[in-house]
Amino acid sequence: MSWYLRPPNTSLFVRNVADNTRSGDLRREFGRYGPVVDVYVPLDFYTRRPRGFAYVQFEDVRDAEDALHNLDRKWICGRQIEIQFAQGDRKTPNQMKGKEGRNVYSSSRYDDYDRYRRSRSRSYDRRRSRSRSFDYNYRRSYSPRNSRPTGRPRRSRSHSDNDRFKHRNRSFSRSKSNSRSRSKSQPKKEMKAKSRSRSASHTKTRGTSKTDSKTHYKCGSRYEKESRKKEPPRSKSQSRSQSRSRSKSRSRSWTSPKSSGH
DNA sequence: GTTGAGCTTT
Repeated sequence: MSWYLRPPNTSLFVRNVADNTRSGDLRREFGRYGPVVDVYVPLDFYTRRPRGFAYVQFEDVRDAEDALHNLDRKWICGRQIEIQFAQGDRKTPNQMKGKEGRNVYSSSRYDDYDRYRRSRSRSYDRRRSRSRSFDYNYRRSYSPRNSRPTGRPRRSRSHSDNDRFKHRNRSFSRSKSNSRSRSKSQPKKEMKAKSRSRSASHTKTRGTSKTDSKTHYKCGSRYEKESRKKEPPRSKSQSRSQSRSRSKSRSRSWTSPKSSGH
């Protein structure tokens, strides 16, 4: 057929992305050529592992094209990525469900899940409510390969940077509040005023030109949130001491609710 | 209100 013309698709299909390449890196890389609407790194539905490719959706097809031409065959995270226009739209879970016959390498891994699914396929289909916050369920105990996806394999928005930023640390705030709920003496009036004053000094957001010129990115960083923490180099003994203290504190905090009575 | 299981190769 003669659709060799570039498809009017603003989504780019990035192939051969490293395992440790996260949507954040891609977004940053591609964002230089235009506003990125969304970055999506598909994971294996069952194994929850990166499948080696990603999708970057631009706002304008022109930007997508530009990025394609500029970033194609670029080395990111130690791998040469290949970019091309996305061919189809993202498949809905329903579509994929029907596509069960995709016999990838070995289905031995899926055997477990298959059995489970077969056992309670009806139930699974029924309780597919996506609004449930399975975060709690997932946090309880999540073993990527050992444990099969309990109905909902944490289909959270964690893959999408866009959504992730929307409600990023909501639970964090709550946790914090909970932690320091022992002392309830904090004049909120002043705090409020302060906060407002602070908020007034909103600088322009387009000024992120610190490490912009750098061409290499940290792919090894696990989580951006963690990366945000800056740990100044301190003495060994001090570090050890603190480490121990922290460990202790954490340990106590964790085991406290369980074995508090007895 | 809009999807998140998108064309991959181990």
